[in-house]
Amino acid sequence: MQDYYPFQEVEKKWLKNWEDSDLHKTGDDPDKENYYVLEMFPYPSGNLHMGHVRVYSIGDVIARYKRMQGYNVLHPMGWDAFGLPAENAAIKHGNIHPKEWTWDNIAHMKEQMKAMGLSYDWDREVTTAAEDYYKWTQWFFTQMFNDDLAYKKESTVNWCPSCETVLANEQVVNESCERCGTEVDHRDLEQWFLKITDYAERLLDDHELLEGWPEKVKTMQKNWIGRSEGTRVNFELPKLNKELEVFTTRPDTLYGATYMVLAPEHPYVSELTAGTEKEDEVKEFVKKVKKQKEQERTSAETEKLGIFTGAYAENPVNGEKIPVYIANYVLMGYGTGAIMAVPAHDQRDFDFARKYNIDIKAVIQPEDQEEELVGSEMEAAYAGDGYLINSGKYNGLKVEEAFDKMAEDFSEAGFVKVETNYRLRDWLISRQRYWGAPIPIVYCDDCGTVAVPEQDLPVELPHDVEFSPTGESPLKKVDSFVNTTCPECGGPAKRETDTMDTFVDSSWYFMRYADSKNDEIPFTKENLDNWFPVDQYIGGIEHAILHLLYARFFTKVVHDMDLTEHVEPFTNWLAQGMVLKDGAKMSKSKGNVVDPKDILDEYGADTARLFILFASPPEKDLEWSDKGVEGADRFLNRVWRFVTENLELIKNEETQVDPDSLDKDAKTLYRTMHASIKKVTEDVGERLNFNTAISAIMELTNEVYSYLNDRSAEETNTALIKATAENIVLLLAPFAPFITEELWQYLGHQENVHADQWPEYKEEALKKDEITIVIQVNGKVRDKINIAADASEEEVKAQVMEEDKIQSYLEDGNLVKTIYIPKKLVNLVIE
RNA sequence: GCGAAAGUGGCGGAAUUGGCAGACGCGCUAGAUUUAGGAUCUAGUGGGCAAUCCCCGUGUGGGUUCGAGUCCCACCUUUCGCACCA
Repeated sequence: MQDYYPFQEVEKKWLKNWEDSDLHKTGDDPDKENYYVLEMFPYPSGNLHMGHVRVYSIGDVIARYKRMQGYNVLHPMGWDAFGLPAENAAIKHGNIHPKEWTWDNIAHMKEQMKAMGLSYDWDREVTTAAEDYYKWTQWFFTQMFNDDLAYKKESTVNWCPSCETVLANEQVVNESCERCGTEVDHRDLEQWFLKITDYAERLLDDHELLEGWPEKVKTMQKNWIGRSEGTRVNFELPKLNKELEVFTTRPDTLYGATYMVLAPEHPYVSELTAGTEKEDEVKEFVKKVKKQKEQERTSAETEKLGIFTGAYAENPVNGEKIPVYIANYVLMGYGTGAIMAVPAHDQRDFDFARKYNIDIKAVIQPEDQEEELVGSEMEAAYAGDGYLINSGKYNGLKVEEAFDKMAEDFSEAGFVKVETNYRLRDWLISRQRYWGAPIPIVYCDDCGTVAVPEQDLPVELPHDVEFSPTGESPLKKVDSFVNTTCPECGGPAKRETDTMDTFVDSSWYFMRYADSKNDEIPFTKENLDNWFPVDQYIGGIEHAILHLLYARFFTKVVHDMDLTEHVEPFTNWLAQGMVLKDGAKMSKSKGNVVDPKDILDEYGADTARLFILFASPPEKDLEWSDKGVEGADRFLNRVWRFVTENLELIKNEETQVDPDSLDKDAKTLYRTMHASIKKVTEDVGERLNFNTAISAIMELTNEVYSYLNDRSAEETNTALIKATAENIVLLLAPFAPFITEELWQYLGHQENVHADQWPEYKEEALKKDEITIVIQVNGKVRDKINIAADASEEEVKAQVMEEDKIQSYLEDGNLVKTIYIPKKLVNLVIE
């Protein structure tokens, strides 16, 4: 037998065994509980990188552990296969079609995943670019269209000049494209949207169901959805004989409104100034503001610029005429695109009023201040609590009371409407690129905009297309695609040529796994809810808003379609950290990339998995270390030698250990064995701390080595050694699947180790006969004693007092107090 | 600016409930084995000290407590999120 672990042949052998035995097939034993563990599926770029190795290793440990614990486990994998890189690669390399490129990459990555020993049920594989998948993506779109959740409208949208397509708000980060980093600009276009805003409230409220999510991610989503409660208020615009509607969270400050502001894009701007002496000046100003970048314009530091329109509005609470301005600090995209300005109690309005010499009128008096606030003497806006002044019959009311009372009174009077406002915008899903699911819509001159009926789905993506980006969908130039017949009247009609955002594809894939081969419906409620929701989801924090918000939205839509009982897709979410090298994320440009292939070739899959799980807890960033990999390899070889070198000794031995027959050292090992089972079970099953679980297995291995070292073969308790060997192999099995299969077979088992039961620890085995009590003097550790575990407080204290060292302390002062913590320590307070 | 998380040996990290700081791994030192190297095994390894005694030690400064890496207050640094949202 070899004295090192021959990973190449062992991996080959067990890969074949697993394939032949269907070991990773999803369980369907009705007597077992179901468990669904899922890692975010990858974009098939062609090669696994270390980030993949990390996230899939984590998921695989959980899947294998849960199977051994006796669950039916759903652990599937698939491909987020539509998207720009396929097109870009095709453009760059010529003569290869995005489809071919994608499918080649999938085949290659799948082999790499298998080589890593990942226990996926490949029967349930989904590929979003496959017709039998995107048929249902289109189906969801048509269902949403019929429910008025998908609609087309013209608006100002984000445009990435590099990707040559529009982007959703969520895909714009710091005014740059989330994919490629190019600064986005804006275009006015007619595009398709999904009405995620209808679900804003539920997306927000249901955060409280997500106890297994990081608080940070929920906060990010809350900020993104941006709920604020307030009122809409109508101000008369006598000049236009119209009303100007504003949104405010402070209707209690209505008496303090001394001017109004319109966003430069507001439709009233031109109406108010047309034909007046202000017209040219205002046009000039609007032009100037529009040139400002969004980021600059929405920064708090940017100087507030504005211009008077010459028009006045009427404050509905007191009839006062107040001037209407246009300013850069009011955005068309939020609320109504117009505000009432209360400079005394809003810092932005205060700055603006000071600059343009507009009245400042205080209407909230701070309670702890004697002197009445006077607007003209204020140095900054006062946004705190207090009671109302200068507000007619509401004077004296506290802010909170005033809010309710005024909202109620003014609602009755008809110029105020209580309303909740959100920052969240509808999800723009049109894309002007080739490699995506076509939006299944037909335009007919007679019937209008018509959804493609179910029996005509999928609307297939044509194969032979000139897909170099032009800013318009490449499908537009494919006559055979564009020209069709209207599904309603049969007359000539034209197809929508935009494709869907790939985030639509990935918003429901985790549901399809539950019923991946269904060709009548995306999934049945029964099959989905057999597994849904995902018990443990694992993926990168970069999707905190994007994918995770969209997936939650889709789940709620699916719930409303009565295709699931559940309203949230992911019960627990683990955001795994990045893999770093030299303190930075691995990237080609930095030249600090470690290719998983090299590690697998040199050390094998088990070593790669073990290192990456041992180096750091899963949610923290992990620093790559070649030396650390060697350490993991050394440990696996240490386990290998322990089992193989002692095989003769233990081969025919029973694993039943009689604890009463053990000598002192054997008892210690026996206890460590059970303590390790407990530790690994808790760390893997509850805390998801794989690093400490592995260290516990290492400790047990070290301990058995030192036990064997200290005695001859005749003095060795071979049943205990066998039990230790079996438990080490079982505990290590989820982390290092190949080596443990091989050793399990050496130990005489016919079945796969992964088909065996997870070991259980015995509570009574953890008990110590003798325990160590720490003795402190004034809080400092001075000595330790060993004493029978069942010794009473008096017995412990008596023995403590007898210690020579302690006596010398007692001679130097008076014992004032003795603290006794059972089974742990005695602290003597001496003055 | 606001909010959150983090800060522990030469390095990655552990300490789960306020009770032995530094588990486990890397690295390093010494020894065994070996012709040698590698591999392996054994012992040691926070700093100071001749020392097993003792003193110091978990970003800094204070506090609570018999006892603080852990709780409280202030500050520093790093990372992340938010940042005219009316």
